[in-house]
Amino acid sequence: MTDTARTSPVTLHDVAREAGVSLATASRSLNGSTRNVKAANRERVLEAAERLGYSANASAQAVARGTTTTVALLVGDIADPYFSSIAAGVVGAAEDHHLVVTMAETRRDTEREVEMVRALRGQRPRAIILAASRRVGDPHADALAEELSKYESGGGRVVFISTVDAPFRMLHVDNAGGARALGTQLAAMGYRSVAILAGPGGEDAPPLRTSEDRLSGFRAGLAEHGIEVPPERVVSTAFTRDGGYEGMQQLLTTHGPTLGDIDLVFAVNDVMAVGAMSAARDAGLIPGRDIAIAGFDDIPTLRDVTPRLTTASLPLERVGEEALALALAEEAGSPALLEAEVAVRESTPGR
Amino acid sequence: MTDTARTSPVTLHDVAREAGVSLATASRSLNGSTRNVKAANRERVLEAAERLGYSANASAQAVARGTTTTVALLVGDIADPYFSSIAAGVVGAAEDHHLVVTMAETRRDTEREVEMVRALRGQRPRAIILAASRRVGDPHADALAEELSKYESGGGRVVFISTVDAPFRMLHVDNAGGARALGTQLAAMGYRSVAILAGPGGEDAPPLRTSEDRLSGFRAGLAEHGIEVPPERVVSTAFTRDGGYEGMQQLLTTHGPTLGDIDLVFAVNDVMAVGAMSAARDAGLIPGRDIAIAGFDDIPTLRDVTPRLTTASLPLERVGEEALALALAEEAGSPALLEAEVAVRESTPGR
DNA sequence: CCTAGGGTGGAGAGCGCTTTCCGCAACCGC
DNA sequence: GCGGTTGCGGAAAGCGCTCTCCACCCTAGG
Repeated sequence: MTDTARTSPVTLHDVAREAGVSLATASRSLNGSTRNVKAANRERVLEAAERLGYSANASAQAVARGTTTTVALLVGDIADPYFSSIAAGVVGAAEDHHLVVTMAETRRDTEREVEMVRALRGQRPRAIILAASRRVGDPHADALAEELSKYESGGGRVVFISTVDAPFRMLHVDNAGGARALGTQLAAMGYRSVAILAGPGGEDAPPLRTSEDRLSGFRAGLAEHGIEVPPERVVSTAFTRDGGYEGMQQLLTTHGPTLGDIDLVFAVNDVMAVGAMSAARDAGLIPGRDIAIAGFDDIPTLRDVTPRLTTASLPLERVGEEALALALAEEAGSPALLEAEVAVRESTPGR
Repeated sequence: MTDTARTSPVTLHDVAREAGVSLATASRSLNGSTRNVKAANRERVLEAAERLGYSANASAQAVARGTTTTVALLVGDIADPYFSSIAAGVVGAAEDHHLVVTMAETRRDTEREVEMVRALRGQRPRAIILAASRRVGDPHADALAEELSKYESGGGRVVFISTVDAPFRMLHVDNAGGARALGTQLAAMGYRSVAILAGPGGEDAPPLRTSEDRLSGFRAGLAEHGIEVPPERVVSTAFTRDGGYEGMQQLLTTHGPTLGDIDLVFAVNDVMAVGAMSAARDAGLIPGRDIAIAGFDDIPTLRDVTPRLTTASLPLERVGEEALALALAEEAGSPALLEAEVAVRESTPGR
């Protein structure tokens, strides 16, 4: 029967004693060893382990083997559908490899990010996957790179999900290309006067690389049809739902309650676009009729917002899966590139 | 300078040698020890550590100290806003305590859940928090309980976020009470003919405890106003967005394209409600006008669905925070209870 | 009948830490 | 000047494992 009152876990030693064999034999029977153990002995060990409710101490194994079964994932905000979708992909794929995922949140703060990496490094994960966003001219970028280099020189693997030029394994997302295609498409649909809700851009909050790429890509797409977006029509705001909401409010105050001649608002990500739609609606405008709106990412929650949002679709779960695959690959290889696909929906009916 | 070509991490030994002190002194200087170290020595150790880029091996510390700094979180589906909000709460709170969270996904399968617990147990987390949903008459419930008992008898802590009668630390969510209040409220608003989208209920998929509680609570609330929901108006479907969508489709085929006399559909959670709204809309019905819809949870993404969904509001991030607090509390105490608050919005304008 | 050699079990070293225990000095009060 | 504290450094014994190495037995071949 199970010893119910003990207070420290059953050890391999206990199992070995119970089975009447040595530690070595117990270890060999329970964990994938190359060495054979006679069937009778293995039986006894397995039974003893079962009887005692033994579960191998992963920390001790890690110390003895010199390697863990852990992968670390760093995201900006767990509750954000963009990150949680990627996380789902990573966790799902990790499980196929019998790896455990430890997750940390940067709260979109690059200084915190460095600290988190420092902390995660102690866990000796097989890989650290960074899904949190890069910033242009980030004052902590060097500190981050240094921390990651230390980690890598200790045998760890670093994977960036981002468009950035760093000496680590990279999973590039075609932000610029996707945005450009989206811009071209929308221009072809007749939109002429557009405003853009971009990510942060003040001196206190350096711009996000992702945001910049999407911004310039989109502009380039529009330019193919001779359309320009003057700087005063690009509003810098937080990369979040609330940022999108406030950005749209700002447009409304600047350009009047019907947004003047603006016929399309492009938000650099979906949560912002969705926030912008709410702001428009709260101001009495009907998105998709009074104002066209487009986003980027194609987060799953989009399926149930009305009107259906036009966006550049990213296979988010797959991003997570690929990131893990990249982390596990023997060779670093050249940066993988994930394409975005334009999805035109009701929020941009055309004109 | 940093030795950039090494392939295994810097150890405490390296630091001690570099600083010219013993292992003991290095350990005492770097980690919170009660013992004092002369300032000069501590300085040298810290400098050496910095110079070498040392980061203590958490596994080794865990083995030596006999305790980890890890907390495990088990959710049904990471990409589901309900779970990801709770996860955000757990991760945020964990960080305040310098704990690392490892996350696993049951994919809503109770058999997998047992396996995951078994795997997580090996990590010797300080606590295992189970946010995945309980099922009524779950054939794997005993196996789960046994696995958890073993874990607990090894000194671990188990926290359930659920309404269930288990001998572990419990964070009860007032599903029944919230649903009842919601039912009462809606009945008072004039709804008389209601249908309910409940969770799974076939023999292959045992019903979810949460779903059952909300179902019966809601019915009880309606009953206060003399309203009954006949069994044929309760459709069993998956506890997901798609489940909600299909459930509504089912109602539409059974009751006709305008849902006959049904004036309110209650879905036992928000993602289902939101899926149901989409199904209604796809069938040409306008939610909030042609059919009233209500949900449960108040997931953050609700802010941007139209019409705004009436629901019973749960402080999801706080649920996560409280769960962690419960896990860390010295005494198990009596089950905590988190109330739901009725939030009437546009999706149920009243009649 | 003797000897190789394959198969198997166990002793024990070692993984990177923490922490006990001991020893040495410097300091106190008398 | 002496016994008795403190204060602090280091040696070494673990923590729970893995895995090398050696010893042993059994079988096969000569």
